Amino acid sequence: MNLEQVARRAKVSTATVSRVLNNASVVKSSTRARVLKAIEELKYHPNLHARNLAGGKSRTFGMILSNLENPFFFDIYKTVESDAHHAGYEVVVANTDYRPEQLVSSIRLMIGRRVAGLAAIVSEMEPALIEELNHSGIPVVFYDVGAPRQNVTNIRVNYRRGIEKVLDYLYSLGHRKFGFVGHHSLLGPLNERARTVMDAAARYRDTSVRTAADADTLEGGRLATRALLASGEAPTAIVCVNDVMAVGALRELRERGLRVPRDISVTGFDNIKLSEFCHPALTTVHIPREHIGHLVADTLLAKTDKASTAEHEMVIDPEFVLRDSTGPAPER
Amino acid sequence: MNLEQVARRAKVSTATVSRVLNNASVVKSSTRARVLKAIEELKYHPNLHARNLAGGKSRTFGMILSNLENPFFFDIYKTVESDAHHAGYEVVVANTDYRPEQLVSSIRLMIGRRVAGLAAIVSEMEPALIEELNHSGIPVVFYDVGAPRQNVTNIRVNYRRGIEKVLDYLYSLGHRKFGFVGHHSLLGPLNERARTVMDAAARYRDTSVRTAADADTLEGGRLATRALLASGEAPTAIVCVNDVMAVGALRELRERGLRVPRDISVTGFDNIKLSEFCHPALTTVHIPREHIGHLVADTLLAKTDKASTAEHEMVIDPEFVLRDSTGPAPER
DNA sequence: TTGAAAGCGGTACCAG
DNA sequence: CTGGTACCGCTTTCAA
Repeated sequence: MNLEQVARRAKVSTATVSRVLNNASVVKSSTRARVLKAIEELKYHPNLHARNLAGGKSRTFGMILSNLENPFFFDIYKTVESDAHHAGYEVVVANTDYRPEQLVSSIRLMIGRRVAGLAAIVSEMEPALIEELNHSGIPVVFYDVGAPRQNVTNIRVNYRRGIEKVLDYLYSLGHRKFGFVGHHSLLGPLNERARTVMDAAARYRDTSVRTAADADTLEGGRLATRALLASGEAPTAIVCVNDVMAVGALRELRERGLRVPRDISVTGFDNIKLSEFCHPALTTVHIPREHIGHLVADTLLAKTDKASTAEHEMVIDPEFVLRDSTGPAPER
Repeated sequence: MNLEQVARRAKVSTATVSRVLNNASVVKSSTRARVLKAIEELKYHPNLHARNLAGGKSRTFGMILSNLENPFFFDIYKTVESDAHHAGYEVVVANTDYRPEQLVSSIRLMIGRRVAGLAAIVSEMEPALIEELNHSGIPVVFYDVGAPRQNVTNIRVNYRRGIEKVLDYLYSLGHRKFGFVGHHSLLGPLNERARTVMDAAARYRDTSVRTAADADTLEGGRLATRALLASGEAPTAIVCVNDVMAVGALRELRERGLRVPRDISVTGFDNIKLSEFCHPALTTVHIPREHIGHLVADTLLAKTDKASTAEHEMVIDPEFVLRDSTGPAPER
């Protein structure tokens, strides 16, 4: 089913059919009606690949995320997609599961699709890709990955500040022995996030931090917490890399008969909806995901519409959110 | 950056470049090397639209879901995508948010993309689409929507049986006054799911059911529960359409000082991971999402590879899962 | 083993 | 207001 068949049935040229399809130029309403009728009868659907090829322009943005299952990423995605739709763009997503190879193939796929813009909300990174990417001429927005690069807009959250707020609060409550529950994003035993926590704790003389990592899921949070408790002296506070893992931690603690926050404190990060619905509600750090989503969408849309605005970096300072999962360090 | 430029640089024809790109026929290794080098140097990425157009075949499946944010849908998606990848296919997803218009435009989009197969895991439905769809010749798999249709494979869960198991158990515990928390999938005040619950309860003479509905989110579950408790006599058991909303219900009850299950029982549906991690862990009904995902993927792959197997219907009988959110009805 | 050329299904410019 | 037609970038015979 193609333009030509529709044209034949409506007794017009393919050019005219194309015109009514795109409301372009002025088509006499009687012929337009004929064409519309033919389209309807033939249940014709224009081939988008042909359209993209001929038109040269794409109305589709690509979006790559580390873990769509985690509401943190999903919320950003949702906002971007909504904004994009309002502007007449589609969004096609790809999930990397924190796997660098998957990132590579996803980016290649997006380039192959000649997307109008690409948002990479990922923790992992392959240096070689950067060059490949800005060589492709596709407007790109990165979130959270390392240093800002040339020709690429970078949005990031000051993770360090967020963690410091958490540790300062816990310290003021008397906590000295911390546990950190992270996930396997950067391969090393000590990824950047864990490093940040240790640095933040090191601002005080009398603290110690032990870390454990697992998958970025509820179950992963539970397992990491179990590992943390299995080895050596138990911490009085467990700082989690995000809310999802913190909820996993809560479960493990509950099963061991430990009361939160009486026996042990727990903190999350991101302030996803679930952090208010779990029990006890999580003390966490708010990352403005909708705001980030709008920023991403705006940037992509702007880069697409006009001459690329200066590609700068935007840093967001996260806010501390006090709820019920934290309390004074228990007496020793 | 296109085939021709690569061809020119490698001093071969575009046909040859195409051959090495697809490992097709035999290309002398020396020329293949030249081509590969040119591709590398130019950072060439084949235009997938052109490829699809010329080749006629697509290696992409479309997948449409009602609410990717709900792990129920996400888990199915994840399984399908994984299976598809292993078979060399891509998956492009679309979220409808239970909106019929969104379903329509998503399906049109998929047809426009000429996907190799389409999976619709949705609760909403537009009758007119069916015709449009199987007229398009695209292999389709539906999950959960109404009656089986011609030319379309249908996978479904016996929701009625699941609900009956829940109600039978609650009844045996002495519950007679039920509340049902559903979501706005079918517009009517009484959607099919609510109807099913009322039917199941009606098998007993002395029961009553009141219903409330809101969005399919944690917050929605909370609000629906609030509505349920605000009007009239409180039920002794709240049956939720799914686990996500049940977790929302738990929160509302907790805030009102109601103990679950001592003061009131709550049940979920789907058995998503979160149902084990919330407190109290939810009594629910297990829907084998991975199994469904494999079924969907297998069907699509089969329909694509060989002559379409007879399009039948598969019905899954869900299993009751007893946990801690249900108990005897309180004395009156 | 490699090249030339005819499409694939649209878009858009140029005439009429 | 409408038709003719040259591409868009790649695949795929058909010949050489």
